[in-house]
Amino acid sequence: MLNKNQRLTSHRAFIATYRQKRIVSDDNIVLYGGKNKEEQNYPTRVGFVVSKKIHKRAVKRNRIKRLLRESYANLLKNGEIPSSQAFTSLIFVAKDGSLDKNYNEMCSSVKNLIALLATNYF
RNA sequence: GAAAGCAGGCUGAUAAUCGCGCAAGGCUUUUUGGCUUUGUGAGGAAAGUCCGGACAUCCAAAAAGGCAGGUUGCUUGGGAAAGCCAAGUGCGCGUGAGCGUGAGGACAGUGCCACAGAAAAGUAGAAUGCUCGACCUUAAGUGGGUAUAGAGCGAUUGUGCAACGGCGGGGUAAGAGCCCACCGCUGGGGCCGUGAGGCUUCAGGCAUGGUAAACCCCAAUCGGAUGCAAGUUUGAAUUUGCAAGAAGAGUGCCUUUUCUCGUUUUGUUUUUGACAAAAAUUGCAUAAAAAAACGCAUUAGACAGAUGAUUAUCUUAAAGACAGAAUCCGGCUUAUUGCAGGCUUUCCACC
RNA sequence: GUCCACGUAGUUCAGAUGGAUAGAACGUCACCCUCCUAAGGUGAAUGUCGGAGGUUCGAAUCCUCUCGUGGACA
Repeated sequence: MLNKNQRLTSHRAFIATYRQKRIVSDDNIVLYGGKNKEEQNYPTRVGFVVSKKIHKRAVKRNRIKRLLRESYANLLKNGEIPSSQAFTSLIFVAKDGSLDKNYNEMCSSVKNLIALLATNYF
């Protein structure tokens, strides 16, 4: 679904995005936004981060990551978050609260945070 | 019927809908790509990283001996090897089926054993004591007292985890392996067993407290270090600084043997050679320096890192729990759900 | 992923080769001092030594397993 052009793949890209310090969050997720796009002919790149601090076991962390990835992908496909395409990059970092959430709760979190980011920094 | 023990086994399958990684093919596109078909896609522990290997690089290369160091520690067999497995022996636990077991050596040596206690290991010591003897008393060596200067004793009391074989009898002034039986211990013989060891017999007369997961001794065994973030190739053409530079160096150290390396030019000097200078070389550090491929997969396999969700049916005894491959194997350990069946033991009830 | 270190009062640390009351400083609490607070003085409380098992007469210390925390390597 998300091909290589739409993902952040290098350590440098992550650092560059963090440095913009455009941060919004709720109980489940922290969202970092990158620079605003100057042209619209390349896609927004996204990274998903679930650290070992959230949970020790890889199974739980993988589940959160899948939920995040699928939420973003489906929302993008259905055209519910067009404002996300204004940024060159996005990073979703999971928090403790996301451990026992289901797909719908994740979706609404992602949607609200993107909207919030767009109103604050666009 | 109840409570236990043991050895194993499994930890889904099919279909539908949505969705993901990899490989091959097809269509499409200016390219990164997009669409589509087919195939394939986590575990019994994938985990911890506790052992053993494979593999890779470095220590310039190899062999023998010694020293130091590490590891292991009942026997036999299996195994590439292992802090591995199986069967046994001894010891301990359990009514039992069974379970556990780091299980060489404490007469090679050294250390330690707090407090308490007379004394903590030396053929020791005399606190509480026992007996004899002395003196006083008494008809009496009858019972008792006094003194603690004598002799004998290691039984009793007390301390402690532990007190110098245990228990009983004889013996004695009181006692003591002083003597005896049994048990233990030490040494020798016989039989059985591949062996650890078992059974038995004779002798000794007790010497040898505990601790080696204290140092250590003995036996066996081991080149060392670093771990795929190892390492190889491309990038790659090079820059600067320091050190070495004919003395020796070379797998932790030593010895022996073989072997390897130990530069070139110019000037001075009588050749070998020596000295001086320069360059090159080697080692270390540093900049360029970001990155890519291989390593890396023949039935998973990437490089921000793929397996999930819902519903139904089925096998039904159950479909829960613990949990997700990152170079690859063999073990060990730890986490954990639901099971039914098999074999065995003990107790209770009935026939 | 691979390889290493470290866990002791609320906090920062001692406790070297096993011996019983596990100490110190800061902090906390109470009292004194002061009109009150701070400072100062006096006293007190506080630990299954990360957890489990073993060796030993005896374990914070020795051995094994485990849990947690931190670090190095591109």
